[in-house]
Amino acid sequence: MFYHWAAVLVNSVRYWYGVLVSTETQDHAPDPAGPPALPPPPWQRLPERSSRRRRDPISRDAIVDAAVALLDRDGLDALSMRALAEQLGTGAASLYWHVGSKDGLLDLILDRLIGEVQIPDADPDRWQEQVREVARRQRAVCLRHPYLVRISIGRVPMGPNAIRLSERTLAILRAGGLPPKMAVQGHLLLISTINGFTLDETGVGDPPGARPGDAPSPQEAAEMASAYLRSLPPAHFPNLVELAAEYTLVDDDARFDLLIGIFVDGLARAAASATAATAS
Amino acid sequence: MFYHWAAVLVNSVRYWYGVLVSTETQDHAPDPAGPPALPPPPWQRLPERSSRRRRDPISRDAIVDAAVALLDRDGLDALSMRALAEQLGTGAASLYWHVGSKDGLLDLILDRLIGEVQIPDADPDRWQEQVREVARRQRAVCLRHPYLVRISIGRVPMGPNAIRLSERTLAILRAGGLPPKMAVQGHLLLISTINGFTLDETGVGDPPGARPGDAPSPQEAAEMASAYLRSLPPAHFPNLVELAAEYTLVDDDARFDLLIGIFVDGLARAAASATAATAS
DNA sequence: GGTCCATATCGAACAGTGTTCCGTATCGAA
DNA sequence: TTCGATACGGAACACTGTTCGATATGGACC
Repeated sequence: MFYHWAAVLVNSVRYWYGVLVSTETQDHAPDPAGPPALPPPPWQRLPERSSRRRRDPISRDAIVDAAVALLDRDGLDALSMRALAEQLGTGAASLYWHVGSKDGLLDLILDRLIGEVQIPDADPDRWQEQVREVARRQRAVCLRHPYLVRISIGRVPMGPNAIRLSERTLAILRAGGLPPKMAVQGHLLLISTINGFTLDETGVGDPPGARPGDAPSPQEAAEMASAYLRSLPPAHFPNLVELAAEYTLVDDDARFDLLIGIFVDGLARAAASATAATAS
Repeated sequence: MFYHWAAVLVNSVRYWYGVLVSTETQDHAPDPAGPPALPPPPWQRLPERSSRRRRDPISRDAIVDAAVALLDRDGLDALSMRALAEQLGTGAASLYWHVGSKDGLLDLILDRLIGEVQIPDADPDRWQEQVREVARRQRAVCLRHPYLVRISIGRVPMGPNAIRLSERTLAILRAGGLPPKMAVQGHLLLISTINGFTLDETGVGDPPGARPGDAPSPQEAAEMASAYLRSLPPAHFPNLVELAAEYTLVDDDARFDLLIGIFVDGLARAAASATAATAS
């Protein structure tokens, strides 16, 4: 989800030194009709486990399945190697043989979830609306798995699903006529913008001891904050006091639409002035 | 740093139930010439520790000082209660008397660092440039303390410094003529946009075992990623293959300027059309 | 069939974490 | 001097990710 490229640095190191055992060289026969098997990135070839296998061991896929189920049910803090192992009816140490480390597991989970984002085929006539649609879908997945954005922090997703998603998004931006650099940067910045917003939306986990019911509703909480702002000394905080009422409204869908509208509009104009500059 | 208001919920709960002992009722005499002492938010008055004190105990400020120093030096993972206590020449358990919990400590640290962001006085004639300036300064602080954005996740900063910063930023937006709702939302969305970007920049901590020198430079890392993208099957990934070169360039300052330019431009236009709609 | 070895499993232990308990100092006020 | 709130900190608890080493398991080769 996060595409800061200088960051590839650390991740590549992580792979090179074998902390992680990630997408191994197509353990399963690639679906002949489906999308092509991606070549493994050059920094991911450490384990190189031969395809010889036995019985039906707990597959890596099964581990990721169970992990996602556990995360969806109990949240990020509940995902410990021991809890996950118990879920699979095995021991914690066994998991390490398959995923190398918890970090490696999180990488796999991230790519799995990225795979849930569906991108429409590019249509040059409505590229701006399509970009907004991409943003909405990406946010929807982030909300369906509230821990997702937090997992993605510090990870550079180069898994098969991430690559496919990038390709399709890029196609839409290029169909819109964005020059190459603008398309790439637009994509990267769109992602970080979405993440900034959804991180805010989903960043708040329930505190450890919270029973359901003793927490104020989002409505009440916003009301409290608003009331506090209104109580500030107006001489020193005129704007906060005056605008306190605006802090009670919490329609996140509308806020997101506003943000993405601003972004896409600004991007289109930046692109237009960029092409105009090179054309002259 | 993160202002999702529904999130006040959890934080307020945290305070109400006393997990945290935060900014206590102006323990130190407020600087008479300086900014006024803020009234404590209603959900922060739990401990209500009387001002009677003895000797010169390790003050809460001193703890935050040491914590920030430790974080700046060794990074987020190095901040453990035991390590911090040792830094202060005391025991870990003692810290809990002052800050309630590690979470409470992080709240205090967050507000401390927010205090480093300086906001210029509002000038109606150049509000767009001023918003960009605010963004740049906020990012600068985030880069100076690379752990900052990660700390801010899930926290709703309502400390004195955060309030002051909001007031001044809001002043700039209102000076620009933004209608009330637009000013508030513009501020909130600006923050999440900045955070999304800087989280990307700073989200990658060095992996535990990394000695300096065995990690490829950002340049090399980007090169690796670009080379990988170029090696993909062009039939299925035409855009990634064609644009692979664009992924090598990593001038984060320029990327940030582009993002903020897009945002401010889009915001100005959204505001203009909003006022036009209400005026008609 | 017997041997071999990579594949796979997992109990036990290690070092580390945040946090709580409880006993004990220390001092200001009565 | 007494008393009690303030402040401190050693020890323990439950938990974490991870490693080690012993032990199965089963396919390939002789």
